[in-house]
Amino acid sequence: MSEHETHHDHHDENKLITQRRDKLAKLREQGNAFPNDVVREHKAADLHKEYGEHDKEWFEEHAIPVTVAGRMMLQRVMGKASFATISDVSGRIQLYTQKNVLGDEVFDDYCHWDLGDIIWASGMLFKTKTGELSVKVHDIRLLTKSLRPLPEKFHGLTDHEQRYRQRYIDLIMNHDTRDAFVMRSKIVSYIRNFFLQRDYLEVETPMLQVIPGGAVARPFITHHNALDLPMYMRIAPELFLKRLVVGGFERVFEINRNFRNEGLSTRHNPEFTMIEFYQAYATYHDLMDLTESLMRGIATDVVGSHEITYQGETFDFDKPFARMSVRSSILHFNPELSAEQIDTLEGAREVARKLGIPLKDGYGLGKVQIEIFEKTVEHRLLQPTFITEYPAEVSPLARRNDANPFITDRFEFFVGGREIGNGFSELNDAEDQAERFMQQVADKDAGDDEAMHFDADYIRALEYGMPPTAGEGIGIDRLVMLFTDAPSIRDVILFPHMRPE
RNA sequence: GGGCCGUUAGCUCAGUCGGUAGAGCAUCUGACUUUUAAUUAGGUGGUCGUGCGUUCGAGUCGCACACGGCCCA
Repeated sequence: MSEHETHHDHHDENKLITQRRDKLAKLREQGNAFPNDVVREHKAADLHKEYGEHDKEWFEEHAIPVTVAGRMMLQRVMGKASFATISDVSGRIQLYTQKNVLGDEVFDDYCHWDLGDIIWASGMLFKTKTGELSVKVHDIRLLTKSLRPLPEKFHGLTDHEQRYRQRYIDLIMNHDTRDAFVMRSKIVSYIRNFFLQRDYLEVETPMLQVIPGGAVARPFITHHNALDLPMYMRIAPELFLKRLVVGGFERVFEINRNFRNEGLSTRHNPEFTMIEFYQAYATYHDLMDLTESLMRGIATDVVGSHEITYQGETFDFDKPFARMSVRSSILHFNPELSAEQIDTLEGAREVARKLGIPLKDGYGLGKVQIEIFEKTVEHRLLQPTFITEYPAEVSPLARRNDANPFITDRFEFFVGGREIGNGFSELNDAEDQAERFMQQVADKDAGDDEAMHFDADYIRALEYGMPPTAGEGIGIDRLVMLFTDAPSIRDVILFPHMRPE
């Protein structure tokens, strides 16, 4: 075999594919094997919706001509007649073909078409004697030959790996998969409209950044050839969105991808979708209220119920969401602990040690408290809950609390034991922000490769003055998981990252 | 990163104590003009994830690796 042919070397092919290739070769001989000169006028679901209620006799009195097209999923040939089921974007519809109507040649060709072929048919609507709306076909054409056999018609495709790697097969075979991604699209649309209606401006900020900022995470590193410059895939849009608030866009939001160079799991994909939104002249309290109505709206208006079930647990979005501080939540879920134990560095370190949490030398009280919180509280926050008053030590971009400088005016939002959102009153004191960046740089120099860079232009922007502002980020993938009852993030991302085959 | 489980026909799955590789669907050849995973008769189809080892003999036992799933960190 020549080099030219190696790229379509059919090494993974079997007899079934060879047979289909032979059929395609015959089609090529007969003319255009990939015709596109058809008009598809009707979708399956529309026909069921409009005509599904009429009885058999009604169709005998009313001639309803239709043209349909789709992928042939089932075919039952009974000598001189046949039923086939085709699937289009909306659903399925049954075709009834007869040899004496189509003619011997067309009918015999049709009988040798394969499951998976894309076909077109025109004919009259009718109901079978079992009452199924069907098309009595007078003209039928093969539009696209399918060369690869579909999974078995009854069990479908169940292998997770193949479903993720070859999502197109998953979508062909599994209607639930299709539904989940339709739901995802509706949720995103709802969120977009929610903010547009509240006078937010939708914007797009750089995904390629010279200084990756706005989150504590390891970035992907890339390179710009013409500038001969190292660049980073963004880990968050935050610092750019706040520059826009400085610029006078008082309400902005962005729904798009972030990239974090971390492992893959049922809850982590290296690229994931977030919405971040910023509102001037608001505080984190306003955003908690906003988040609460957004979540309630998605549940009732998109999913259709204020109660949703996730992996067997029921969450109620109708009741007011619980709100409690990091500190009080630790004490609430660990009644054996005293305030003294978690309010001093020595006491908290001892608690962490007993819990088996590995601590680094540089950890201050705030960081240790968060470790204790994550270990003992987070997974128990099942009903929608806001946790507030995060330590400043773990909140390098949040505004310090006026009364207690140890904490910030920040919250995280939890459902089902998982963090869904993170918001705070923004730090708009340029000098405080510069100092916190310096601390992050010191952490980075000490070996913390997740610590932030110093973003001098962001400081410069704050020096022009940012109005008091509150901002929040919500992980869209995790949110969709919740509302589609998906156990893995891979079930809500069309093409999740996998190790190469 | 650790533990457990999985990988057999295009798909869904069996495979006993280590002794010739199985079923259903799909596909091919027939029968069949209202089926519903159509029915029905017959046939084709395998690098048992990869490699090494033990053995007269490995889908099966051992080791390593790859990919995946679940749980844990």
